[in-house]
Amino acid sequence: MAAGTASPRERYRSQVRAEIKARAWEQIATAGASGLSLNAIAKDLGMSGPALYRYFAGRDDLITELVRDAYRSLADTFRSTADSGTGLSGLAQALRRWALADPQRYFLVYGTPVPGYRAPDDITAIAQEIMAALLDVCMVGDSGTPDAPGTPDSPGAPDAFEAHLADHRRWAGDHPAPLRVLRRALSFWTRLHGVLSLELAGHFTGMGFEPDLQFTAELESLTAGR
Amino acid sequence: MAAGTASPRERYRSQVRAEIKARAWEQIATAGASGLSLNAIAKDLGMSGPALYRYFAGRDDLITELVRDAYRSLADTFRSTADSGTGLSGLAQALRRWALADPQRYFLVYGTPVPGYRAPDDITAIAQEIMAALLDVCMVGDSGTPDAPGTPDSPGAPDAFEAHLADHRRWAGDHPAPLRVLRRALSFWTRLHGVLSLELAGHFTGMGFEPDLQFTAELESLTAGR
DNA sequence: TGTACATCAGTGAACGCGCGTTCACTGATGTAC
DNA sequence: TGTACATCAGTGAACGCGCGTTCACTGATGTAC
Repeated sequence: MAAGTASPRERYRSQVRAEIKARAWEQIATAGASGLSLNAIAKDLGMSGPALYRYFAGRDDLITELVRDAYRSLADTFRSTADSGTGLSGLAQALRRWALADPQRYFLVYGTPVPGYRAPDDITAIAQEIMAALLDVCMVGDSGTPDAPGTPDSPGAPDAFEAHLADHRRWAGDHPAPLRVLRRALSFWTRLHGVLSLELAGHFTGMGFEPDLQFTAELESLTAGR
Repeated sequence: MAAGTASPRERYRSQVRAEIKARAWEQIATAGASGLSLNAIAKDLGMSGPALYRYFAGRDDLITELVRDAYRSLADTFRSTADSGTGLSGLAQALRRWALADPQRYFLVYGTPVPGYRAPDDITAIAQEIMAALLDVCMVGDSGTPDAPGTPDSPGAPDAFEAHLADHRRWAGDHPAPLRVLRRALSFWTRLHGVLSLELAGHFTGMGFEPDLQFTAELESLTAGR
């Protein structure tokens, strides 16, 4: 089907699908992903439970779609922020805003996994888009020389992990980033996820300090060599 | 009741309680915390569902107890490791072992929160024990001078976050750690949680590299000023 | 040591609930001639 | 433009299930005299 030529039925259909998802997100926000109920969504929309099966194959299908949308949203945010030229700091702030806008959406992507669940391949592909955008940004902020055999990786001595990455960079696809950039991208991911997820989970409430200052401090640790 | 003088009934009682919890942990390991079912536990133990109400007030009560036990276990691990003199590295490895021993237990403490749930005060107190042990270890590894007004905080320039912490260190109780130590303790927590939780959630599977090397690299970033 | 009583673990039946999902069916909306 | 047909959104009833939880009761284990 060509874009812009959607029939009224198709338009209606995708509109209802969107409404179902919207209600699903509301439910997740208030009760977590495990509290999502098809019947409750239908009731919210003023329709009967079985009606939802016109739009989704079942509960699992709906959840997978929500997860996919969450990844897609983050990937788009990363891509456009990366292209905006605001650098690592811009990307970090975009990540933080995205997470704070809907904490449970963040946790749907990076939170406690359901044992035994494996994401479909197309979601894995979106995760790689996210990584690619991150690598791009880490790349432009890098002022060193490319890797060469036997060349020391300055500034900053190469550690054991960077050496290990030299033989394990398949995950970066064909991205030409030097080792220290791969290293920085991974630290960006793990360090910011560390602060952010603890903040969103409420582990800092009652401790008194401002989480955004801590976030910024961790962000700066990525470039200040600290 | 004095220790060591437990009546046979009391001994039996606490034994059954322990068995119930053990089955509960098994269920959580295979289906996550939201899949925990009292009836299923009872069936596992060969008893009827209502029997469990002799031991726990209800499902919520059991879960709260499991969370408490998880915190207690981590606090004990931290305390004894801190006292063993193995330093930050020892503490980090202990944390990693504790997490890998039962990923879902880790997530019960640091994973996706249930919206609206608030932990009882005694659990918050255990969380403070954990922080205290961490601060102790960060303290002995610190070779600088104590904070003084106007004294630069070397090595490593004080950043905005450290300055902010100067006015917000109530969470550290009466611990005499200087600002850079508070800062390092928080980074220990957030950075290691970052790598660890992503590893446990399976976000590195398929990427190829060894998660423990990355963990070690992040650990070293805490002391190497990197 | 034996008897009378209290304690308490565990059972089985039952309640009410909400869940995901199927099925046959109605009625409106679109399409083809 | 009108008619015949196909498509498809949505309904209501029903199925089977497992859940947490209550209740009255049985029977074994402990305690007191």
